[in-house]
Amino acid sequence: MPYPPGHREETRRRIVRSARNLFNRLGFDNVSINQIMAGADLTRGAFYNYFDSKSDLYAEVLGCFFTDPGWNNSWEGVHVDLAASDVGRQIVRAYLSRQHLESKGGACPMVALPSDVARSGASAKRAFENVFKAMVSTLEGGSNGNRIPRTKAQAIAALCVGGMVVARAMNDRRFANELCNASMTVAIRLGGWNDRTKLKPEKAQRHRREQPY
Amino acid sequence: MPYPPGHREETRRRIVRSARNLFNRLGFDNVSINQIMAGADLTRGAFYNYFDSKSDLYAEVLGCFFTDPGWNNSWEGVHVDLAASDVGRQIVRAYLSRQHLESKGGACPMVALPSDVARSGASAKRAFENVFKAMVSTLEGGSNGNRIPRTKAQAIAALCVGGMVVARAMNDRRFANELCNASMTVAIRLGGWNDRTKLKPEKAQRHRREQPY
DNA sequence: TGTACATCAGTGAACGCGCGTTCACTGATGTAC
DNA sequence: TGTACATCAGTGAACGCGCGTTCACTGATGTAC
Repeated sequence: MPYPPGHREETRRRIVRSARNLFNRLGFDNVSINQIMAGADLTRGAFYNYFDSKSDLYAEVLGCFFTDPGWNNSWEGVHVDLAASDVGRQIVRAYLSRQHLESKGGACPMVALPSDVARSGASAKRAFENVFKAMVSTLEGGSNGNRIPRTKAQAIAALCVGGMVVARAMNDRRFANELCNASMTVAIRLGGWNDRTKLKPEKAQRHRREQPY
Repeated sequence: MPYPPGHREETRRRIVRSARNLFNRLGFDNVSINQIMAGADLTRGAFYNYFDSKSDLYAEVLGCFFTDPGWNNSWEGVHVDLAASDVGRQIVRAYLSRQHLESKGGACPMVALPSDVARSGASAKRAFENVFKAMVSTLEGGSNGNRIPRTKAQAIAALCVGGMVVARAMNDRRFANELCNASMTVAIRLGGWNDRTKLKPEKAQRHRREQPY
């Protein structure tokens, strides 16, 4: 067997990673095989050693597109500790951060390609859906007293994704920033994660949180 | 002068309208001149009687893309009365309605193409921005006592757009519906537009509305 | 240890197709008389 | 009123380019001896 073991798998992974990056930056329909292969330091001919066709690559990439790096990762230094007790607050702040807003090509895929996914097939939609569901689950919180109702968690997630999607589709940077901050404020308030130093009535807070909504 | 007066303008409008429709359904980058002209009942050659190039058309369409029919219009029968006293509530209900969720190709452009706009130039972003700002203004309400704070209005708008964008990118119709309903419930509550038959404390409601947030 | 060989990852020229664009032509219309 | 004409909206063949795909070839590597 020529070439060290694992070489083929490593190359294949490089191609998929390159495709992922390009999809995230340019959309599903604006990426050529040439670009993908160049991004993997290869020439176009090699592509067909790994995939039968471009749509085969699409299928494979879309299946795992949203799972690998996503909302639970970091954007240029913003990091979320999924084990922390205030995960919800951390997620909201990271998601609607200025870093995420300004990051070129490094946005969460749910933000970078929602309309592309809406136009795609079931596989891409399923992948998208799973990440969003995971985000909602995390926002709902652990099994301790910090849980918030499902309805609220869904709305907070929609507000995070929506706020960032809209902000990144605007030209006016001041307004985009304002929108992120507004979404953040409201989301944190909805989750009952307000800064404790600012607001006294922790009990009222907690009480409202327990309401069925 | 051959051909009746206005003929040229009418044809040009037909081309732009066809382009708009196709962009909304397929995205900015998946529409050919052939398709656009066929949608206007013409053949491709005529295109260059009206536009110098495809990017010229893009520029023109994107400039007014979001202004003509938008969130303030109807999706398959859902209509919003902008003069009504409960506009905010009506907008939220129309925006997150099942009709809007299920409408194929008839979604609000802010929902149909946000990630495409994010990848586009300043002109498209400015157009997007203007519709979003108009939506926020309307949600803020008139000059009477029904006004809500700007921050809240922004978040409600982001929640409407975000909820629908995410819902339409998912495969699981039950979850998509649940998300729309959750977003609607929370948005209406945020705006203080709860169904009065359900909730008594109208005053507390109004009081909370007046808070600086 | 060194050499010949088999394997197969990677190359890049070539092909066909679709798309943006051009252009010579057609034909429908309003006007002149 | 009817006919000839000028105008110009619309047609569709043709061109070139980029892209997906194919394929004969190259060359780097591990193995056999």
